[in-house]
Amino acid sequence: MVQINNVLVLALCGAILVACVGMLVYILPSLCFFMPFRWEEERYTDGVKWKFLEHKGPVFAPPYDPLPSNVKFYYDGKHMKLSSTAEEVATFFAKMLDHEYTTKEVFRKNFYKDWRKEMTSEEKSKITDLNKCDFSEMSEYFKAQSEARKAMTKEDKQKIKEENERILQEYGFCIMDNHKERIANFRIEPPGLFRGRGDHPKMGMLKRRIRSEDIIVNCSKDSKHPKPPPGTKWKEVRHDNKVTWLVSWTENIQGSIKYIMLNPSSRIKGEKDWQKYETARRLKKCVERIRAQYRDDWKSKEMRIRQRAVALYFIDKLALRAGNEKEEGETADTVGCCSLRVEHLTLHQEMGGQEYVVEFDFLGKDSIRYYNKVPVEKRVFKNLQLFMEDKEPEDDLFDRLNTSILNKHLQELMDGLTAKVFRTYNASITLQQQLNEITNSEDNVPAKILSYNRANRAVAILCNHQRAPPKTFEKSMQNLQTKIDAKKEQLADAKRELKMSKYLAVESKKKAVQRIEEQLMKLEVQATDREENKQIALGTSKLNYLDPRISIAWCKKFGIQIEKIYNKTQREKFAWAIDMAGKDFQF
DNA sequence: ACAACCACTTAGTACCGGTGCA
DNA sequence: TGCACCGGTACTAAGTGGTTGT
Repeated sequence: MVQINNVLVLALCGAILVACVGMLVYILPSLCFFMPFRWEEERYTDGVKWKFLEHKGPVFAPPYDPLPSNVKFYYDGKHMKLSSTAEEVATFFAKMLDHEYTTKEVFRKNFYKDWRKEMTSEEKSKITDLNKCDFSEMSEYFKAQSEARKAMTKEDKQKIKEENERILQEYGFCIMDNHKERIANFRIEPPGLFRGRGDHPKMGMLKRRIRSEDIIVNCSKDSKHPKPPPGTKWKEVRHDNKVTWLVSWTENIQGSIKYIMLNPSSRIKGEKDWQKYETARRLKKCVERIRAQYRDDWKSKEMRIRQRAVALYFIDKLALRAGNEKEEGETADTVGCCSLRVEHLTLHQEMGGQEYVVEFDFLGKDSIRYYNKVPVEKRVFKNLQLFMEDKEPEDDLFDRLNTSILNKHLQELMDGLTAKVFRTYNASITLQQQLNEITNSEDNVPAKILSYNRANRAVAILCNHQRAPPKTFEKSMQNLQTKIDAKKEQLADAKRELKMSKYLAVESKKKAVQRIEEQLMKLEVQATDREENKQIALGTSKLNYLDPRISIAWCKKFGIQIEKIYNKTQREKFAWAIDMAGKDFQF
């Protein structure tokens, strides 16, 4: 692929017109004949996303491969041959046997119920108790299979790799408006047992196999339409250029729609990403006005206005998510700002020498716990007392508010403003401020990168991006410490030698000491970084919340290679920004 | 007004394969 | 040469927010 730098004039959809910008663009030589420059293409209005779209359709999950006859299932201690359909579902369970959740009541109940639906009537009458089912031979068989896969010869592994590459080349790309673009997820999700996050009421349910007849294909009329597998038909072929997806189907657990879409490196995703940060930068210009407004609204005589103002304060100060309502019993019980309940807050008139402290404790997205003690203004505190008065723990804190009301209000304050823009804005501005504050131009490269990671970490903490500490964390910390100790010893040795050699090769020994000192420093920095990162995930904020131009400008300003901050995939995703941002870019 | 639906972004985790070390 | 480790990636669930229909 050839990379070409140039100026792209983009008029963004609708009424919003954004200024001209430089943008790095990938051009496919083979397609250059038709459309030599991406930036010569017109921008679409009225929600049109493309003019031409051609692709090969999805890759289906491989069909079920029945167990060999020596791998047996036992019911109540006795061998029982299962029908192919029932056997397949049983293997899903067998593959998860080592996981804790196969012991959970809800998981077992849901699985058993759905499994029975797949049984023949004979099987249904025989199998009446999940506890009497013995999947252990199946489980052992799959473990052996995975061992065998690991032990394959280089040649066999190479063959598989080549086959995957072939599939990727055939199905992994599409043509959208004269550009070959990478598809993000061209494989249909295979059948299996649903495992939601946290305490999910539907865990263990059977996620059914997707067939051609479930698939809606979206492509342009004048494209070569993808062919369904022989003997099958698509549910529908449509030509909707107001959407970006290539393929969709309805999933059976929540009844929601799943999509095949393009990779983040694609034009369509990149432009949207850029737009998102431009909206956040527009918020920067008016955020003080909005803050003054909501502070004023804390005093409103209308309860709904006060609630709106306090919620917005939380969203702004704590980077909480909006908090849409959710259907009870359909998903795990998690909340965001607007859906907070009385039970999620504890008010402390005084705590640890601070006045008006609010203690938050709730499960947010992905059932990640949000726990925080925050001193708030007296007015906020008094309002919260008011909102909580005469309510049960399970009552909504903001009973006069929801995300729709809040977003309508925000829309009036700034064009394109919604609750999530505050998260983007606060994340990016925090990175910018932290970098400005803590980067020391005297530092060497590893120390500067430590500063960067610390700035990134401040954002991840703000956004509550947590991770389970890696299973091998303690061990890998220990290993690193061992390395550090060894390096220290080596340094001591080198210093001793330098002292001894008054005349011979002093210069080279000085250099050796210096080199070892540098290595030691690098290791120590690495240890600090890793320790501070134990329970914090940096990836999510880096990928979704931090305007990449901030990081790129920082790299340029301090002479750090961009490769140290962004890996290959990330550089592809942020190609637009890499070209756009000079060393003086400020968010 | 609000519920249902749809499209799209954001999210953590499991897994894989390359790398570097004993 | 085998193995641990780590970064990268695939996967897919879980959010947000707009639109549509009643």
